[in-house]
Amino acid sequence: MQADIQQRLDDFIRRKGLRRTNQREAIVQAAFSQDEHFTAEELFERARKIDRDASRATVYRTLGLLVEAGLLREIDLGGSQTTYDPNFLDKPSHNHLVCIDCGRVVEFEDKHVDLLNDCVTRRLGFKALRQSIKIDASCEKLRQNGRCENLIKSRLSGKRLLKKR
Amino acid sequence: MQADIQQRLDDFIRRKGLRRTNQREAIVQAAFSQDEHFTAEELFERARKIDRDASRATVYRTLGLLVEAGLLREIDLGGSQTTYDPNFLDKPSHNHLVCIDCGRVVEFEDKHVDLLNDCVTRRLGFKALRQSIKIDASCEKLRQNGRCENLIKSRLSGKRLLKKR
DNA sequence: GTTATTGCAAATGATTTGCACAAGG
DNA sequence: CCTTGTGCAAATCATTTGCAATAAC
Repeated sequence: MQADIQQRLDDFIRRKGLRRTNQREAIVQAAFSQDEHFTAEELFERARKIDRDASRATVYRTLGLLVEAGLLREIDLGGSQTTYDPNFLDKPSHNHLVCIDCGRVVEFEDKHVDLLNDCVTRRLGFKALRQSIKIDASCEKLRQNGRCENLIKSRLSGKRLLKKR
Repeated sequence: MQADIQQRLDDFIRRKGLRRTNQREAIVQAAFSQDEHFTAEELFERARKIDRDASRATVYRTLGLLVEAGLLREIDLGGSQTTYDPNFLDKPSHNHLVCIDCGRVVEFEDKHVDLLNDCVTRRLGFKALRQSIKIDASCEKLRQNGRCENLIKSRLSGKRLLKKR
């Protein structure tokens, strides 16, 4: 976990008069140990490996805090569970593309996209505070080669693709 | 309700071997009588005014059908309930801006935005099938004039702004 | 000590579903 | 008839919350 995150979290905790607890530390560590997105349930499982005492309730409560602190962002990938994205500190205005073939989520940042959206927003009489773009797409590699390593990998690992809503 | 919608719905019903029922008709009519977005619950209320027998379960089941038929689209406006958008037939690739001051949802279409997103997607090795953009924005009018008629209206009507998640 | 935090289990709230009855074709 | 559709109430499932016990500071 980057020092940057720890720093911001400490600030937040001090500012709000909160306390450092083992459970919280474990959950935070679990959240930022990888740059992969996760659901509350997935985070719960990860956190348990660090601190067997971590409970689902505390995971949910901590998620709320981390979102409030601006360290985590809720994103909508279309499932029935909320997905959390830990990468907004590194890439403050990135967006998501979801491959409908293999379920892979690709993050992308593009200045032009941001600029154009600002433009459109201003034209409508507003000031853009946040934009989220989700693109559902199919894999060109799969179509052209008949195969795509991500699809194979995700099938093998039994990884959830698009969960039902 | 446009004839176009009725037409497409009839096709769908025939193609799938479904049946025309009063409840369904009432719900469909309620869904397309206005071009406003709605939640399942809101649709249920509207439908009840047309057919007192319509039940919540049938509303949910019909919503599923309408989405499957491509007449309605689920969109994410951030609340705890799914929002349904009946305007994708008229504006097949429109997007949404949500005013954080008054909760108003503004639809917009922009060729350039579409084009640019296609571009970005292709560069990533994918083919875009659907894109959804949500922009959270604040009202410039409110900031400059200290007032915004939408805000006033929504306050007066006690209309839900952004429901908690 | 005082107040925030936790785990548990119960509550919530949106949506889904099993089932027996009703009704389209 | 035969199958699909319906309302109801019960079930689901993610998330939230009340509470008594625990732990920061």
